Amino acid sequence: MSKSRQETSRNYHHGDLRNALIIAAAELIEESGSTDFAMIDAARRARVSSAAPYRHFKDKAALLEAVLEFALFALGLEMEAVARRHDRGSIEAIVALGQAYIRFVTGHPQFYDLMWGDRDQRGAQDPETELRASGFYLLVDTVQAWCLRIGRDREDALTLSIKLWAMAHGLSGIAMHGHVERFLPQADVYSLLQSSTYTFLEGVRQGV
Amino acid sequence: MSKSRQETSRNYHHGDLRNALIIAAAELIEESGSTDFAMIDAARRARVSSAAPYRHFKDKAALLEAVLEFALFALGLEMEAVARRHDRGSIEAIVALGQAYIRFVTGHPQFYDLMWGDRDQRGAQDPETELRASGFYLLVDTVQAWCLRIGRDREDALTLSIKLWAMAHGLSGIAMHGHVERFLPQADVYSLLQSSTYTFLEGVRQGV
DNA sequence: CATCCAATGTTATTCTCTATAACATCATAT
DNA sequence: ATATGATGTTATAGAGAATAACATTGGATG
Repeated sequence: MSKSRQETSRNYHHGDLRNALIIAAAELIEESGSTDFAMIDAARRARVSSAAPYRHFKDKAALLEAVLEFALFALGLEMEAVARRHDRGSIEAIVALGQAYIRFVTGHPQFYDLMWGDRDQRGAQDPETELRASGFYLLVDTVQAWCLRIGRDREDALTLSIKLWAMAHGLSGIAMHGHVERFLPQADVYSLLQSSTYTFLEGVRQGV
Repeated sequence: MSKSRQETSRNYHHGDLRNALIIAAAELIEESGSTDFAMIDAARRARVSSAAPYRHFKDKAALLEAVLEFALFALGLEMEAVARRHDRGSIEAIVALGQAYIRFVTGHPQFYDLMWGDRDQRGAQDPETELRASGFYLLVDTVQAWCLRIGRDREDALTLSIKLWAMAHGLSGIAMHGHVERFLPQADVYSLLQSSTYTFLEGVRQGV
């Protein structure tokens, strides 16, 4: 009778509510395009009552944080896949990583807001872990390899990575606000990143 | 008796409630560090009832939009002041404009969220007006002058400006999240922008 | 000058949503 | 077998957004 026991069980205790709520919240965010869904709707999707989520998350902010963690992990996976497809120390690899970042955040603007919006209320989340999950260190690694190739000190890699990240991040925000279409209708954000990166790294190569 | 008439008047009709609410909201945002103040608190600051604001703003989002407009105007003023203090086509001017942008948004993180957060619900606000107010065209103008100096087509100025803006914007976001202190404690975001700009423009000069 | 009305204010109320309290069920450790 | 903590439920309090119905006022109009 293990079957009936399980079914009975599942009727009351969900079994994996925490994850179900994260998925539900992520879907709601994706669909509505904003994070102000109602907790009760996430609960309904997971087929539990309105109070159940509070057994797993202190409040709505805690749930959003978990969704963010989920999203960063997804970003990290994409970045890894891209890194694997490219020659480690090549400029192409650096460009491709930046383009993957842009593709992810412009494709999921709601997650972009989660990543970059909160700041204060953003709680325990270890920033180190966060960055590792998101794939930032893949960029650092790639840039280090590039530095070696052009005979440049590896020490610079971290600074360069931050600057390259800033380019991709900045262009993403500008593109999401429609400013690229508006001003440069013939261009697109991916080619802008590519040309920026080439230009910038040429400057680095020149030693400036 | 004009005095008593005015006083009576002011007891009921505020006189300049719209602006008072914008100021009140801006203060509340500045103090609490977020935009989820209660409408009634803004109303209280302006010494009116909870329903009064709705005579001037359709809803809270409309009030926030007005605050944004206010903030962009302030940003524009700072940018102008900076532009005036610098040699029009110089790299220094370009760097200084970017630094002014960074100083403004990192100094008022709440306004940064207003500027970059909403997107969808952001209503009527003409993006053209928005950009003009914020001082973006000052950057374009400065970059055009720089292009002329190095004998480069003025057509490129807009593209270059977007890229430079992306740098400043991207670094701002990264800095606000504490990643600069974290990774490059010896550096600061202003010098990062400066070196990025020099490096990038050297790349441009090289024709890449 | 008297009066009317559009703009702008008030109080009262509804609705939605977050969060907690009090109670119910189940899994599993002994 | 059963006690207990984890996890679920229903009911409800409380905050805040927004609207409805009513009040006041300044200024346009005859």
